[in-house]
Amino acid sequence: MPKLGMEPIRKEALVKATIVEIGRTGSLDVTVSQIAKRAGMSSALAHHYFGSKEDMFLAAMRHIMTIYGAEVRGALCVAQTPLERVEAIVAASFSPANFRREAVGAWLNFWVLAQTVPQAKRLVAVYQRRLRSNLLVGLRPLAGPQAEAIAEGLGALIDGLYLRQVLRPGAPDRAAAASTALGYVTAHLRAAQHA
Amino acid sequence: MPKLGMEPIRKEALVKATIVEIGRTGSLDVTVSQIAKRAGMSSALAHHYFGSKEDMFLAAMRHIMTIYGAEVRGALCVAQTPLERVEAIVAASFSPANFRREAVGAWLNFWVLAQTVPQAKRLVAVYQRRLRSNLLVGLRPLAGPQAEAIAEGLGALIDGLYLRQVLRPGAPDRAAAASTALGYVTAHLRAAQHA
DNA sequence: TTTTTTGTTGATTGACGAGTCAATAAACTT
DNA sequence: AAGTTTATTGACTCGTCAATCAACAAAAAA
Repeated sequence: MPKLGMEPIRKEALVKATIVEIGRTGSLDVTVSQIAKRAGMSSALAHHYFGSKEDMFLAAMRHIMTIYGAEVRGALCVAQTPLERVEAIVAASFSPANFRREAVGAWLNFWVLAQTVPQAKRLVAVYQRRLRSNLLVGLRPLAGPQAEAIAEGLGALIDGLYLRQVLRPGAPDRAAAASTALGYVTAHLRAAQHA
Repeated sequence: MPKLGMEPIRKEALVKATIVEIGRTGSLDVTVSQIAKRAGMSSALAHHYFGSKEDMFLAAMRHIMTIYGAEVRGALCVAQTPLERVEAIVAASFSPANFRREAVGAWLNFWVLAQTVPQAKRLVAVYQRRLRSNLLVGLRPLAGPQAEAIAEGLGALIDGLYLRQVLRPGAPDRAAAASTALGYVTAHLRAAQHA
């Protein structure tokens, strides 16, 4: 029953299934068959659309980063003040879509993947640069020359909160994570003011 | 040429080789043969001393955590003031032994392992609890009721700095990492003072 | 209508790797 | 000296899995 124009549908299903399976098993040791099955097709078809398992992983990474990037842009465009910009980025980082179990679990594994696969490494680098530069736009008016250091630290803190979320049982506590990240910023800003 | 009393020597060699191989390849997809070869023995012997590959991983994790714990204790026992206690913990976290490439790369992979292997999860939990409680001893006199939140954030920040180090090329910048972590603390303390 | 393109899968291949086993040897015990 | 324990490995088993292939079906193009 070959309906035409299946390619994008199949690919999207595979990408989502990849994220789910990686998040579910908590590792990159997922078989193409598992992914394909969850996406409702044979493993052969998965190989037909994506050349290799690695390609599926990379597509899944791009997908997660695309969602993240879109949310950040969306939140940024309603921000009026520099501080609101920073808050917007933090809020997006811990939004329901990004800070959900599967996504966070997958994210950790993509980090591992980046150690071996140059493509994956580049993707993570892109994420880091964008985050950093987005933060700097908001932070420079507030913290001047200290902005760089604060952005660097905040980036690491956000990643660390993701990392820790992976092992925390139960639903992600988005509010707590966001408040920790925001606390970092306000503490630095207030400390700088009274220096 | 069987000399007796080989067991502890072989086991230690295997544990170290495991860490090196995981750090080198950047993943848990290391074969027992690779590990055994690096440790200078046959894979059969590795299986003889450790029942399974998983056991080797767990032993390697314990080894890393043992070193970390020892350094923290060592640094703590010369700390006089609460702030010095916190500084000691941060310094130990980014000491040459702990913040070296292999160890950091291995650490990330152990985190992944913890998602699937309950034993590994327990070990990470132990690390987190100890870190948290060590920090609290120093932070409570300085920050009172805010100590908990600061400890939680600092823990996440340290983990995040590890995470980022994994993908950074070149030698680890221990000073920069330590100063970021310490900056987090001092900013919070100063902000609290002027609140 | 024939041909080509697109969708789809069961079966197969080929490689790799964890764990086992049998065998060998040196050291300790009695 | 005979027996036991410890050290050690090459060869083997057995399972798994990524990737390929041959074949079939339906839509579109010719």
